[in-house]
Amino acid sequence: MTTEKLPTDVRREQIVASALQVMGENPDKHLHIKDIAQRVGLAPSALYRHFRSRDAIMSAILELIRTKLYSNIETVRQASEDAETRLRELLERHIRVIRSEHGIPRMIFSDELWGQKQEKRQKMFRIITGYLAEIVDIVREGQAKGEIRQDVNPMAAARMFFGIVQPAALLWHMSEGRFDIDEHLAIAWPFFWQTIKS
Amino acid sequence: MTTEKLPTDVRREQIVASALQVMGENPDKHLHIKDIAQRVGLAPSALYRHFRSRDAIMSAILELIRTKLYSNIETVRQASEDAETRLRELLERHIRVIRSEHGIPRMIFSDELWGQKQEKRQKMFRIITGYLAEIVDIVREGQAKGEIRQDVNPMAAARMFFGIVQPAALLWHMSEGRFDIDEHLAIAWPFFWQTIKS
DNA sequence: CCCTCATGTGAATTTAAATTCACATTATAT
DNA sequence: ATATAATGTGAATTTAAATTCACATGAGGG
Repeated sequence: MTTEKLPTDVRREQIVASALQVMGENPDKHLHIKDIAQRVGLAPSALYRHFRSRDAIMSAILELIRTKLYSNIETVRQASEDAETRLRELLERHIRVIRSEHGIPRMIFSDELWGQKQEKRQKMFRIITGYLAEIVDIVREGQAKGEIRQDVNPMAAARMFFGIVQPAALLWHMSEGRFDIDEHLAIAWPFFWQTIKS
Repeated sequence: MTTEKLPTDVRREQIVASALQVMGENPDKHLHIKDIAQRVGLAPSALYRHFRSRDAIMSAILELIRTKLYSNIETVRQASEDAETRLRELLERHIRVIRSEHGIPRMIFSDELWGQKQEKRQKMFRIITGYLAEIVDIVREGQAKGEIRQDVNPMAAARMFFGIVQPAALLWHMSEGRFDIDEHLAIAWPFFWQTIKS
């Protein structure tokens, strides 16, 4: 076998991205080193040149997920000024991410996260609370501009927003894609927006 | 060691209940046969007299969870007639179950559910959609009695309700109990009820 | 051009848990 | 009271995957 040699920083990225993909493609399998290696095109043992352990790869996946989620926030912030469009866009993008990157919900509902020592749960908790904080900011800005009712508790709104996305992800993932997530959005979004708009 | 011999139906219940407990007490450990056996007071091999496999135990746990959740619905239905009280009670009971039976969220976010063959996901999907259907009924009855706005889509309301509970469970579980679930309810419930009440 | 270190490999090694099995015991049906 | 079927046990057995290791190779700095 003639496998090209590549520098560690490149390999690390490949490995993490592949791991996330593999995870998404095998909804019913534990994530094995062998499978990641195969996807990258390396021998299993080679991965250990770039990560101390399987666990370290899992942590890196969490980082990748954080990046993907937060980039959505930045994008919608820049794409428009008004809260309605921002939130609506964020919702759509979030769903799109979950739909295309099967690996993300898979990771959120996995033993990698729940079945191991605290560390990863904490990491994910911070990712989510940080994400919520960003939504709170968007709501606040919307209130400042008079687009959202003043008597709405921004945290309540943010959590409610999250409450649209998360159960949808759960049901969609659980039903293997049969759950109609678009219909869900079509019903839930207007309901949500009617409730908080000025 | 002198261990009492008990009939299979009794043992099965013991085993499943113990499994759920053990699962809740070790948030960071895979559920091992050895640990279940220890809790019941049997040798690991004895469990195989009552269940074909570890997997069968997992399925039985799902059944137990279904029972616990659905009994709440029955209770609140009988405890009161008006939709507000029913839904509010259901919310509180649901949270109480999640809080006391750590094993339930642990199961929902576990590889037992997500990392194995379809069957269990489907089972859980059915449990949840069934639960949602019950909530839809409660909402409909509330509408019939004029307590809830006619223009509210019952399914939307039910999902929104679910959207209060589920993220709370996630965050609470993820934060190892640090997330203030009572505060969450105190904020989210009025918000929800204001939105749908007549 | 060569040296060396980073990268890659296949073959052990480690580990850990589920499951099976041959044998023991006791509950209960007759 | 006895037979037998159900229940319980500790000691194998199976399995399966992560990790390590001794050795190979090629990229890039000097």
